[in-house]
Amino acid sequence: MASVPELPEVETTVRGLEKVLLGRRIAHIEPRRGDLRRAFPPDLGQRLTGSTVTALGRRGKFGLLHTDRGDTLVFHLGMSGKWRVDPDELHAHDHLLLETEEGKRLVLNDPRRFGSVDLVKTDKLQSSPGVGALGPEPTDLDADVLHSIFRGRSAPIKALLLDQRIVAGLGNIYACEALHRAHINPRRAAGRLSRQTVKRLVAAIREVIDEAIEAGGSTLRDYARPDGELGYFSKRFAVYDREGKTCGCGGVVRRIVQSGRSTFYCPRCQR
DNA sequence: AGATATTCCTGGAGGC
DNA sequence: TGCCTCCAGGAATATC
Repeated sequence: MASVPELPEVETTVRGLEKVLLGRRIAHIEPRRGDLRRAFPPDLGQRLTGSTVTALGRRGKFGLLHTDRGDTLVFHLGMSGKWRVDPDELHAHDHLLLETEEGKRLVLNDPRRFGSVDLVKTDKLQSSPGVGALGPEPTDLDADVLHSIFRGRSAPIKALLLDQRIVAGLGNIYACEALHRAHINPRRAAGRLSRQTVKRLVAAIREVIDEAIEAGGSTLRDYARPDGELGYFSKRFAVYDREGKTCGCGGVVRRIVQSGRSTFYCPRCQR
C-alpha cells in the first residue's frame, strides 16, 4: 500500500537519516531541479556545504537537520517524498542530492512534488511560517485545552484533526484511524464533543501514532529497507482504505467525502 | 471569523 | 493495447 507520509513515517525517516548524518560534515549538496512545492533556497549549497549536522529532529510532519552554523534544513515529504541512502543510480524525480565527507549519499525523491525544502535560522524556527504555526505534538496534547479549542466550532471533527495548527502531524490516514479507535463519528461537530469524548480522542491519537512509529521501527530494522529507502512501512489499518470490508465490531466500513477528501469509518461503532 | 473550495503535481487505476 | 478521465492528498490561498 502506498501511503502518504504522516508523523510516524517522518519520524522513522528522521531516525534513519540520523544514523548516517548525525555528527557528519556535509561535503556536497546539489539540487537537481530548482524546486518542489517552492523554489529551493538559492543559498542552500553555500550555507550547508562544509557544515556539520549537530542534531536531527521532527516537528509535525517536518523533518529537521540542524547544523553547527546555526542553520536548520526543514524538509516536508508532501505526498510522495522519500529519502534513499546510497542509491545505486539516480531516478526520475530525484530532486536533491546530499553527500557527507565519508561519501554517504542521500537522495530526496518526490514524484508529485508536494514536498518542500527550506533553510531557516535555527533560533528563528519557532517563528518560521511552517513549523512556527504548528499546534502541539500528539504527545503534548492536553484534552482540556483541546476541548476548549473545539468549543463553538461547527466543523466536523475530522476536518479539525487535519488542521496542523490544532494538532501537528495527523494526516488523512491517522485522523481516520484515531476517530475509529475513539469510536467517534467523523461527521460530528467538534464543538459538540464532551470533555470525556475528547479525552478518549486524545488517548486514541497517541496510541495510533505510537503504534505506527513502533511498526516503522520494527518493520524496517535499522530504519532502511534493502533498497535504502527510509521511512515507509506497511501497517494494517482498521478503517483507512477498507471501504466495504468488515470492521472488528462486525459493521461495514464506509467511505464518505469530507471537504474534498475521503473519510473511512464504521457507522456501527463510531457514533 | 470560520467553513469550505481551489490550486499545485504525477502515477496508477479503471473504463471503453 | 491505447487513450482518456479520475483520484489520491498537505498546505497555501481564495472565496463564500
